[in-house]
Amino acid sequence: MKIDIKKTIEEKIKKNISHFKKDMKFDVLPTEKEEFGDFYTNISFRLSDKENPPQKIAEMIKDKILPDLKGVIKKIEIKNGFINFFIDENVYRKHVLNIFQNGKEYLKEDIGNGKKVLIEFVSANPTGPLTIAHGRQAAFGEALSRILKFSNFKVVNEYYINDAGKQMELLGESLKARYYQLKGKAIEIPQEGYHGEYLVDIAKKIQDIKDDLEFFKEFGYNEILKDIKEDLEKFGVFFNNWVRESDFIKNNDVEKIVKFLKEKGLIYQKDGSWWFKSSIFGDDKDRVVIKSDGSFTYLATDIAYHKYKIERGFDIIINIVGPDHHGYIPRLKAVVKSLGFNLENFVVLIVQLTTLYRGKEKISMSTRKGQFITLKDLIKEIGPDASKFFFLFRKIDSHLDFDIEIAKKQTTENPIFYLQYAYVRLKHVIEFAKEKGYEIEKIEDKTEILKEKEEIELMRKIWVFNDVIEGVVKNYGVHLLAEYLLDISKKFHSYYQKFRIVSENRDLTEARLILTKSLLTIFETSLYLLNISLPEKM
RNA sequence: GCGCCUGUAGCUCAACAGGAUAGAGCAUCUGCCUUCUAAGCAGAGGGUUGCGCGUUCGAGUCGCGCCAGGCGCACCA
Repeated sequence: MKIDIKKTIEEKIKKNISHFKKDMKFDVLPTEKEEFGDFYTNISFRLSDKENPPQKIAEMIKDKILPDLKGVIKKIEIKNGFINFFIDENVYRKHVLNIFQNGKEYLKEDIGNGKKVLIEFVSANPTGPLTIAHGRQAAFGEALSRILKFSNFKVVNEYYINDAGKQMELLGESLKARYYQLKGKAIEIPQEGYHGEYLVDIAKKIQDIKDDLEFFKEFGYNEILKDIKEDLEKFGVFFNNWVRESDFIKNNDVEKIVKFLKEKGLIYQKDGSWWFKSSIFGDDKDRVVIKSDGSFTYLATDIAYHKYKIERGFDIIINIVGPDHHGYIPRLKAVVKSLGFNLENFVVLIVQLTTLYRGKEKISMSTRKGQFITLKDLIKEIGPDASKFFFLFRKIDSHLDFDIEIAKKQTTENPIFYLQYAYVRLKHVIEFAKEKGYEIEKIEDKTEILKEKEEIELMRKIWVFNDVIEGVVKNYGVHLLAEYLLDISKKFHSYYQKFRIVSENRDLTEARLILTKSLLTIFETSLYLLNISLPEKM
């Protein structure tokens, strides 16, 4: 594993300023600009007062810690009160060589320490096909899951199937109506029901009918769930568990937990129904769990479900939801808290909606009328990889504008082609070198030859990979990795244009092949984590 | 009315626990192909970070108040 420069600097500073103050808080962060070196610290601002301006303190600290950082830090400069650290390039060279020799495994870093994480995502009702909103959630959830696993978390992907309650009744009734419409009978779909064309297709498949609602419900459920699973598989998204809401009712789990909460005084009767005291756990008001007709609300089954989540001993529970569920979050947090789970480890991530465009034209979506572009349509039109990349390279909080025309274009307007081109070039260089007789595996350390500014910069970018991963894990910001990949693509394109990798100079070529191969490892690893595959040739 | 998200270059978006001169891509303009893929590269222009006040050494980032857009406020799931 690579050395942690940040931590090293932090430790040396702490050691040398202990006489100042105890528990001093300060940052050691990567810089944005070359002239400021690779890392900087703001400690001088923290320690400064009227007699001792930041500049003066910085000078004092600099002289003390420089000898301690030999071999890691080349020089220290002070500017505007900041202390800037310039990393010894040999640190980069060694790192690149390690990646070259050990591949992907060397990039792994233990952030999770084996902690168990449950990610619940998509969880679309089995009443219709997956939408692009689900697509964004699916792409995000899968990538997050992969990155967490890569960072030594133990991750379970879970899909919660809402197959109980009124929505399923409506599905059954809607399908029944469609079926009889096909037989020439004028039966109306309930107004609240599902009017999408997909139910016609499903109705056509019905052969041996039993004329009760249960049959239509079950038939519709099975067909739609099958369809959802197919879509997700095509999209490259996989779940370890499929949990059915109805099971919690069938197994009396809901009944049991409701009884338990009643006994604890957390569920009480009022106005003919039973209410959960969510307000004492931070919700705005209390919520109904048993309706006046005696049936459970969705919240009731969700309590049972979250109890099931907690019982399985996860350290972190992540729920990925759409913005239409955000009003529900305080309720859910109240549930989790009432079950004794630490809210700090219960994370709800809201993935904002995506607006589709064809050029300037906005594609309006109405799920009610069944006029929407489904995830299936999108995958069919632009492919799973382009779709995923577009979903992933913006942070989830932003409302995403997704132009189908751009995603289809084979020009630089389309970021995924830019990426693809860099990837293909990397591969091609390696192939070309092999044709010229270079045995890549046998190349020995020649990284000291890498001295060009662009080479140092590329090595620095490679070095930063782990920081990016750390950022993703800390902030659940998968887009950071996608951006990183675009950034490193740009650096490589530029380098490739300016310098020849495979040249007459054998040593130089080998040194550059080490760099190229390491870059390829970075690419392959990142693409795997984002769950995107790219063609080998263009 | 209340709550969540968003507002940054002409367009789409970055900016990790508040750090230095706010960055990319597209679009526009100017250059670069006998050598590993020009689907590329180099360079230029483009900004009062929606508005106002505050917190502090320092604010796109934090707080308060406005303005605008999206979404949500069920005994639906």
